[in-house]
Amino acid sequence: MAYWLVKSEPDECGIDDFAAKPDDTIPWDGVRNYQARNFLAKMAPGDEVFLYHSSCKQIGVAGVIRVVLAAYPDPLQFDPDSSYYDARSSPEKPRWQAVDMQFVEKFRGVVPLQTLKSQPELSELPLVRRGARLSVMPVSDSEWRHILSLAARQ
DNA sequence: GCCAACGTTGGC
DNA sequence: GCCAACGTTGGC
Repeated sequence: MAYWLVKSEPDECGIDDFAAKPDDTIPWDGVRNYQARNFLAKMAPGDEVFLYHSSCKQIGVAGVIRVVLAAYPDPLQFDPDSSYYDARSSPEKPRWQAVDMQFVEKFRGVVPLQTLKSQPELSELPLVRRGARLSVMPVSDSEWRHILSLAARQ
């Protein structure tokens, strides 16, 4: 089993959206960055994922979700009405992938970005590197445990 | 709202 | 294949 971190604006899809329907799966779609897509494609059912809230009041890791369905072609890339439409994509040659996620846990408090940045144990995490824009990234076992322990102190 | 950092595009 | 211009991300 592998660990990951994904970014989202909570206005779009945050931990509360998952918590509101814990038995449902929610498509993680709209990823339009090649490096992020390549990580998405490597996700397997059962993998656990930190959900990071960006561009909001409480920036940081808000909880845990889980991969339920491995990567499949993102339907939005074929939808001309979607802002995620990609004319260069076709069903025969899809360019973008999505996965399905499900709620696991909402932390009592968000683990703030500032806290994450202050941890020497997390210095390799792309999230805390300057100007990092990657929205899907792998998390090592030790980084996973460390962030979980920070969450437990919230 | 600002703006630095970054990824992508497209002319050459 | 280089690189300037452009658009976007995302913290502040």
